[in-house]
Amino acid sequence: MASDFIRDMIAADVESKKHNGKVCTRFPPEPNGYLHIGHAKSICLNFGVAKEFGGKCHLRMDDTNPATEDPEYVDAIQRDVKWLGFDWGDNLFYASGYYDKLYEIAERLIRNRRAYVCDLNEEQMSAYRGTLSEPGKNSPFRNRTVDQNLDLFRRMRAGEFKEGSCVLRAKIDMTSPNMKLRDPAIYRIKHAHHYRTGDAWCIYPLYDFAHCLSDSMEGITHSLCTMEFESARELYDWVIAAAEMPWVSRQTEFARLNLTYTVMSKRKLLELVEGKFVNGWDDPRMPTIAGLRRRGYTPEAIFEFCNRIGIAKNLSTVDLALLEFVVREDLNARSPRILAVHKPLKVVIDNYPDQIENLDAPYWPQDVPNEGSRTLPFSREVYIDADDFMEAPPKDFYRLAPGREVRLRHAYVIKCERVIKNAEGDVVELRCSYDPQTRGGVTADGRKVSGTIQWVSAAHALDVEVRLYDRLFVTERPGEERDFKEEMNPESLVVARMKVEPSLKNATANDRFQFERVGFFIADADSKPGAPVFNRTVALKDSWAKQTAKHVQSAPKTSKPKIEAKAAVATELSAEAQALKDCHGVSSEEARTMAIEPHILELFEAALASGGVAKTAAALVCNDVLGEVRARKLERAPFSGKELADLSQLIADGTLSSKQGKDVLAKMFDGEGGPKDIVKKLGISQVTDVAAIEAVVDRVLAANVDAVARFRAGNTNVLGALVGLAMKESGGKANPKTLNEVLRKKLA
RNA sequence: UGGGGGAUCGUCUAAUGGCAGGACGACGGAUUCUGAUUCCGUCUAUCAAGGUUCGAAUCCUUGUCCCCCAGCCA
Repeated sequence: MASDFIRDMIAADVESKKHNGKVCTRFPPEPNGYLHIGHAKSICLNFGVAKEFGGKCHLRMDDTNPATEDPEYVDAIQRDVKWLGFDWGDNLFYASGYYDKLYEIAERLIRNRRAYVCDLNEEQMSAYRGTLSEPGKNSPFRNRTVDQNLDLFRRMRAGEFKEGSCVLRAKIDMTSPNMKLRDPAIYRIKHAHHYRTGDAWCIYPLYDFAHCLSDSMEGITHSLCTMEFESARELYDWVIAAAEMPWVSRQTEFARLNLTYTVMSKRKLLELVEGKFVNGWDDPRMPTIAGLRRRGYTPEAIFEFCNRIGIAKNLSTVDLALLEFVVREDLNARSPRILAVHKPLKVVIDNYPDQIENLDAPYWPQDVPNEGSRTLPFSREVYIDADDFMEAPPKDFYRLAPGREVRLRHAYVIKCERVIKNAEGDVVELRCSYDPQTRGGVTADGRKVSGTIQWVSAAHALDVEVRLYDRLFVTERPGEERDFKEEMNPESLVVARMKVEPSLKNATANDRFQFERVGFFIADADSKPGAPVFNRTVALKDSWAKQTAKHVQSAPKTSKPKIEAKAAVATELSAEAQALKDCHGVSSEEARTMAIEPHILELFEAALASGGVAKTAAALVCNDVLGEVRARKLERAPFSGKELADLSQLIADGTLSSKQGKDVLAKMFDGEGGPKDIVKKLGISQVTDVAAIEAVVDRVLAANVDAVARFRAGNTNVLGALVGLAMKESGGKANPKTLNEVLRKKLA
């Protein structure tokens, strides 16, 4: 099972019986567009963790904006999530289904003086909000009475006011450094028809109000969303608290997916659709689920892709090559092979009798454990691909050339005897001979024929439409330098015709094939009986094409410039830090730390007052105590200066190694008493006796012969690992310095 | 600029003070009736500078760079 920081967190919550160990997630799309591969990441995460932890995942339409939403999208979303293989059971919800409850909560907020109706217009509100660096000002309407607000809000609902004339705002803090908390609007007037609630409402809740409350009402335990909602989390928590919701959901953010050569924002995708740059949301060039489906991607491939990219918080742009890799991997095992010729070149086999042979050809290569075959009609005239012939080939070309042999897949070995050209000098036909002793492609004399190419019988070939899809954009990060629409790939769709073997005649929509040596294809819904149309899902890897392309041009890969290290600025100490340095004799770093963290300084001074060893105590307090305090999200260390002083003495007098000192410190944070008690209780002591340490080292060396070999081979880092092992072997008691010396001596 | 988040091979992602690992990619080789698949090998990384430590990607300090927030969108 995949592991990531979210799953780790949920596992810890389950372990600690938070929410009684239950897990309930949700996937909350707004039905204002189609789902894309970025949503697939979220879907796989939300439904995935629910399944892994025995919980549920709800599907919720986050429909709070009647202006942009449409039932077509609701249907498409459900279709896509289902197709991806996920099941929400009875748990299909709509934010619009909570409008009554949300309204009640809004009134509750008003009654609790946590919300007010504000008549500022948009421009004024923006001005009052302040900027990133300046605090906002309170709205003149902020102090309306509860009765006034209730009256106004009810009249908003009753439709007495024009759109934009007023909003309901949360009353939080106009000076908050978090812009989201500067009295955000939570209800606005929209005299719009809603696709589900019709004209029942003319006020609609905003995301920050509706989303967290929906989560809470549904009993969502973990509300997983993307990083851009990070600063909204404080508001999320505020609303749940202010509304006095009995169920507290927790929001956690992860990085959204970006893909190279792709745009992912709904706005841009909508622009592509509405501007007719593509043929709708399910255009196979679109990164939408519907587009990928039509392109021939499988849900399994998409799921695998989502597993491989992982979940983290880094801003990330995944290489499109990975998506292509997973779909090839999946399709390789499930696509029967057929023969198709893209650029037909006529081949006449002069010594072949005027007859038709039906050859049996397996659908699958040796390494795919599937069975089945079809018959391939073979005749005197066949087509091969023009790229499989070269009149003057380089020596590493092992297809057809004058006087050379090549194998026709599943058929015969042929030899090129003559090249026929037209008046312009173009090759228009090849005259070949065949070796009758090679039926089925097997040479009777065992001679090697290195090239094998695909072909179709001229008289039997089916002429079909193929749609050759390629990446939609020519730049890795469309839109970074100029408008993304200027970076579209003019060859993202090439409609062409191919000669394919006759067995494809009855292919129907969604049948998948590998056209050998060409690519993976899927029959499109536009297929007609007897006239299938194929979409190319992805081309096969082609190392020959790559090799030949290299001769032509070697495009230097532009890598992003490494961040230049600027010369370290010799930062001066603040007056306070300088004073500390002078009076306590601590180092500059320590002085700086103490000047910033008063509780650290306080602890240090208290330790000194109790007879602590200055140097040791300072290092302890600045490097380790501070780290622990932060890691445990504490205000200050949970022990006294006296206890720290004791610890510093134990370390300074050699009773404890500094490593042991840190272990004891951790125990002090765990509330296991003072250092002396801990040392006594746990029997911690330091072994400095060289003979004893040598014995330990010998044991470790004997037990880790391979590691020793790696060290001798030059991997000096192994030394650290061996020290670690030996430390463990000694029960953590060996003096690390001595141990290190002994180990070095033994290994030398 | 106030606040929040992030920085590990070209890309994505592991490593909770002890051998920087995996995948994609790139490059090379073997096998092959698909120049595919498969297999093998090679390549490349801890943002910087200090500090603590026997030992730091990880703890501390100071910097640098990137992203998000100023919708009555979500």
